[in-house]
Amino acid sequence: MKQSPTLVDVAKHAGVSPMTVSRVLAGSAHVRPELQEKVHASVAALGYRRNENARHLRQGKGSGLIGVAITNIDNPYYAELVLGIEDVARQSGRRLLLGTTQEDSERESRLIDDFIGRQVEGLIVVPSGGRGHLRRARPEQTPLVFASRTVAGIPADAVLVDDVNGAYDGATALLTRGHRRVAFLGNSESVSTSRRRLEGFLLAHEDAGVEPEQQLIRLGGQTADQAQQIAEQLLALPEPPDAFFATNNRNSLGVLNALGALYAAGRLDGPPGLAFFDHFELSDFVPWPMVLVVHDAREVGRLSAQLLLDHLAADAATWLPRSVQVPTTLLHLPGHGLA
Amino acid sequence: MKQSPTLVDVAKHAGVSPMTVSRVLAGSAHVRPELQEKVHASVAALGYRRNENARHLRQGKGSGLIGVAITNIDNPYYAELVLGIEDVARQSGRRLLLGTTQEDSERESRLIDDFIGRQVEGLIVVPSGGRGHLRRARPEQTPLVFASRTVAGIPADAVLVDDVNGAYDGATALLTRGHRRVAFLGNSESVSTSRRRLEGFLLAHEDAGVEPEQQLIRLGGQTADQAQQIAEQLLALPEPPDAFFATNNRNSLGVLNALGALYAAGRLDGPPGLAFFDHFELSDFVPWPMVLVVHDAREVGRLSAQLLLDHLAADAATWLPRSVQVPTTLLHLPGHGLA
DNA sequence: CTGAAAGCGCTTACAG
DNA sequence: CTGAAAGCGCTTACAG
Repeated sequence: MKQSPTLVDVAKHAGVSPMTVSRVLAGSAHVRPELQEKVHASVAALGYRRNENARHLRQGKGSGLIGVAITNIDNPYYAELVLGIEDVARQSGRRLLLGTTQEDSERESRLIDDFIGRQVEGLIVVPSGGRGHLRRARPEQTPLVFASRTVAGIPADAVLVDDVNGAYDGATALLTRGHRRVAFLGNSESVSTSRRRLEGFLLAHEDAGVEPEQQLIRLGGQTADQAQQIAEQLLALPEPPDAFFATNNRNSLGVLNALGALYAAGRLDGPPGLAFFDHFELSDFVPWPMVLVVHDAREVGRLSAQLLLDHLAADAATWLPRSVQVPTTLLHLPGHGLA
Repeated sequence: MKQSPTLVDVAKHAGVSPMTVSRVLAGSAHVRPELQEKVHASVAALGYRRNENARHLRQGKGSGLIGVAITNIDNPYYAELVLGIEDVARQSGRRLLLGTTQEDSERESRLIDDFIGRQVEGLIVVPSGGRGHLRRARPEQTPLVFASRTVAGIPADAVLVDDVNGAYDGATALLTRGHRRVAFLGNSESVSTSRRRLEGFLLAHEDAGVEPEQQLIRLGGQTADQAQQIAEQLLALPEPPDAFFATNNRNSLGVLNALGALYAAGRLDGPPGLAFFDHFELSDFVPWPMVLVVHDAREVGRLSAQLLLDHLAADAATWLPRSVQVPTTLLHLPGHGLA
């Protein structure tokens, strides 16, 4: 690659000192209009762009970068989340360094180290479950916000979803309709949302006086394909579940695909009970009634970024970790009724 | 925020010169093991992380950053694309600066300028249609790769989809089945994919000896909601279309939602013909047969990143813009047959 | 094997 | 209003 022109190149081209170029670029009014014009002309002629890294190095202020580590951008939920983060970041003139962890703590650790090395002003992380690397993080140096999930014992801000109540409401809706053998499909137990949603699920059973079946509780499904396999196994049990509760997008999709296959083969008797966390596209095309426990993922992103910016603006000495909880809403979809 | 420790802090703490710290951090073998240990201990004690920006500034090599500007991460297609880019970037030790343009050229322009200012080694852009700012880009300084869409007259690498043939095949499938009034829903005409897919669509009509209807050709739908409105307008025509061709994910979703509403209301007679670019989740739950023109979005991302890395490694003097075209495949979905 | 000096591209602080 | 000097945090190039 050809070397990019520097501020000194512009100064030479314009016949002024580097300081004058710097001043013009900074928009200072204290430069003769005549020189300003010269500088602008040279900038355009050389295609000069100020090196922001060098600039921030000298200024010692923020880099204007936020590091975002999410588990999987492939899940539309997280895409929404990122959009919310970007929205707030952009309005404050900041950009996003983005990386995915694929639920791999090792990768998450490297990503965070790398982000910090690149001088991000703060980190927004959807933690994948590991703890060690997060304990090494220094929130007094680089503020950290957990989005959607949290990790116990790490001093960081967090934007969470009201998982327990959401799951309670979703599961209760199924139990109220008479379902007694509700399968639970969740993430790995090291993920806080999975634990919290299971908690709400179990509380709902307790309050309904229904004994949950251990063998129907399956944690660890990461992708839609894995969830589909788990759902197929459950459906093949001697006593299959009469309802499904899924803690996210990917698990719901897996359940629906498993059910869809049975349905198409004419081997599904009666509509199953369905309660899922998170909305998804084409939900109106699902033939069976569904209860969706929804919340605004973009808002979770916005709040995460807002918390981070607040932390950055705050006095380090008085800062204490804050946690925000986003409420969920129950959405009753009738199903298109042809089942 | 508390100041982060610097290399000099580590040196003082360890009682060595900054150079020794630098050498240890660089993994040099020419440092006494004893001093190496001291340095590592100080690094751990202070929570020191090397400032990559300062490092790159001195080294004058690449920043290890790739700027990615996509139109809308909300569209799962682009999420896949980003995943492909990240995959290749990560393997070469690079990270992603990500921003969305929302099809706004002004925003795209600011994003690209900002990325260049932040010393990205290269840019991968899904262009939103504007040209001016791209003409100011200097590929000899910062290599540029267009992904999925291209812009005429800008010297850049490009990874495109075989839009013309894909659209030709999709439209031909509809015409072969006897559809004669095929609606076309595409992006704005300034978007290359939209133009190219329309071209294939029209060629298919020409070869089939069918006159396309101008009033059924609707360009400009950006979001699923907009597309749904357009589809509803088309369906309300005195002579509504008997088939729909959509050039992307968002337009397909809009068409399906419009049809779904009619269907649920019992006001849809006979299954409409459907041919769509791009796959989408829950496609098996659509009751009507569909032809999907699919390709591997992640591969488009991977190829874009690969082209960029090749360009970076190449001799600037001999570089010429390269363009790769990814083939499409026709997927015939039967529909679940209950319509 | 170790370190003092200089410089990457900028801006701050000081002179004039 | 303009500029020469110094420094941000690091590494290169030169000494020893």
